[in-house]
Amino acid sequence: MGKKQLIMEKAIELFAQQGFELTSVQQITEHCGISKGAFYLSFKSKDELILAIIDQFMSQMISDTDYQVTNTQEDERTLYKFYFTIFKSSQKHSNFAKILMKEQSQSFNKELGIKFRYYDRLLEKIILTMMERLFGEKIENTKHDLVYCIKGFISIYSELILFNDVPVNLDLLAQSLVEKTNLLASQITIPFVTEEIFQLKRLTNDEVTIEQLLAILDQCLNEAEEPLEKESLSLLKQHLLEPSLSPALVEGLLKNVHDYSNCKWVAFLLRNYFELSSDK
Amino acid sequence: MGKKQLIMEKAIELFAQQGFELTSVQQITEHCGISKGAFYLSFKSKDELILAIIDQFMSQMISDTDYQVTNTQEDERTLYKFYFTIFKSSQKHSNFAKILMKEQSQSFNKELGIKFRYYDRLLEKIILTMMERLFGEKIENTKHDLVYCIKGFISIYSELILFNDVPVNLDLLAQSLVEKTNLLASQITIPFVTEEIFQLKRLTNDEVTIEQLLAILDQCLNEAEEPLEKESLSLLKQHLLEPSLSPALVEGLLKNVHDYSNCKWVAFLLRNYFELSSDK
DNA sequence: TATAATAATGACTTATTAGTCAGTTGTCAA
DNA sequence: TTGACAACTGACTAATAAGTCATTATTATA
Repeated sequence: MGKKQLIMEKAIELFAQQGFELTSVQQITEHCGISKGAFYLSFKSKDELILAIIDQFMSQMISDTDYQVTNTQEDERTLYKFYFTIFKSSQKHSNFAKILMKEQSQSFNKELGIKFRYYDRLLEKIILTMMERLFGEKIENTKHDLVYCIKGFISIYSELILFNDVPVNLDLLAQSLVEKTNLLASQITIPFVTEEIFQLKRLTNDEVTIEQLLAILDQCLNEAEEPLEKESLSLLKQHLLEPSLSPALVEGLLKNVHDYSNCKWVAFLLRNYFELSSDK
Repeated sequence: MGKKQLIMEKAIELFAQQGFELTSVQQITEHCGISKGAFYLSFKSKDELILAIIDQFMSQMISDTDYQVTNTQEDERTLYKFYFTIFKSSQKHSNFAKILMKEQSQSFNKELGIKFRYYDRLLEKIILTMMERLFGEKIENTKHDLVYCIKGFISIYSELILFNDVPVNLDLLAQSLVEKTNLLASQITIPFVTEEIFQLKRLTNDEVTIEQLLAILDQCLNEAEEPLEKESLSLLKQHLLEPSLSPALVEGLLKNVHDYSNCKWVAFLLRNYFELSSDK
């Protein structure tokens, strides 16, 4: 195990400077003082190393944050603890945090992308739960926007403290963000991220299951008014359960459905789904 | 020129999907239907292509935004126009915007990093000026934090609309962010980004070596066409190697150079460099 | 039509990469 | 001391990359 840990630590240093792509296994082994062969005794591939690093640190960060948030009794300290823990954690593992900032959005590696999205979602869940606990019903309509704002604060201030060698007073930073968050939570009235967008985002990013799709389809069918809309949806549902229509027919039905504003996103999901399954 | 534009457009499509590193010149030329040799008739290297793309779009985005902000008379519309223009712009050039999100923070390529930071600073300047105009003295202590929050909003909501195929109501998004911004501007009291941190960040980030500056200068000299441009650049180069001109003369030369769009950022870098060395 | 100039080609070179594997070294029990 | 086993090595392969250049095609001009 010692060797595995050594490789991970040294690799993180290089990744933080150069990124995944531009760091070669050769470089990593030289930096460790071991041979190339030895590397492949510990990890099956470079990708496996990357995934292992992401897993180790993200689960640590997430569970630290979750622990602090769920175990702070006094509500007025919760937000502070949240921000403080996040920034403390990224300061402590600054090399890893730098990697995270650099590679996060670029999910060229399929599995890596899924992993990043998974942890991103965990964090989102923590934030959402925390906000619901702290502000309850008052933020029902704006809660998803609040989650986004908080994520925006974290990302932009992390960049500031990670990539600029400025002396940082974490206590002040946390206080400052708590004030901003409280202000927004108690006073914003115009939501942008609706429940619908939130769900849609969630679905499009993942491999949507057929059950989810059916549920959504049924909901649309219930709301449908025009006969054309109803019939198209119904045919699509049948095709979903038991593929029987030609691509051109499906395409036409999707176009029909797309004309009704409340069904635009179902059309999108279905198109995605059909393309995906026909590719395989 | 037609060929150059074709290559840039096709390359953007590939870069947006795969990123710079994972897109080969071969792929680009195949996607254009031209040969590898033809590519190198238009661009000296893959890096030059990347820099050209960044320049084209960033200067467009920045000047669009600046125009909207400085030409909106009614103060209460300014913020709205600002947000709307930014998001409209990134929606219009969504492939480029995706590249930007992916590659922004990772400045592995030295010159690319400098370029990104240059445009980032221009945007920061626009935001700061706008906020000072709108809120004046009231935000003296918090203005840099406000700039950061706005940048955070832009970055996180851009990600949402670029990487998730959700139907977007830009009008609503802009309104929603205007409300948030106004709230923060009028009510936050705890600043974190002090003038000091702001200045410090500015200085530590721009370690441009004299060699890099010379290389960039030489490149501009090669591309320069107008005699005034050529002569000004040449004089600045001499002054860089062996300071001999008075500040006023240098300032004048920089102004000359600034008039030529392809040299704007060299002027910026030189101004920074001279100020830096005279400060110390 | 003939000639010069320009544009475009793609096989080639050189460099680098991830990953392999036949062989070497070290360790420890019998 | 010996033999068996695991840990380790690094030259090697195969793939892919950026960039070059002798050759060919196209266009403009006289």
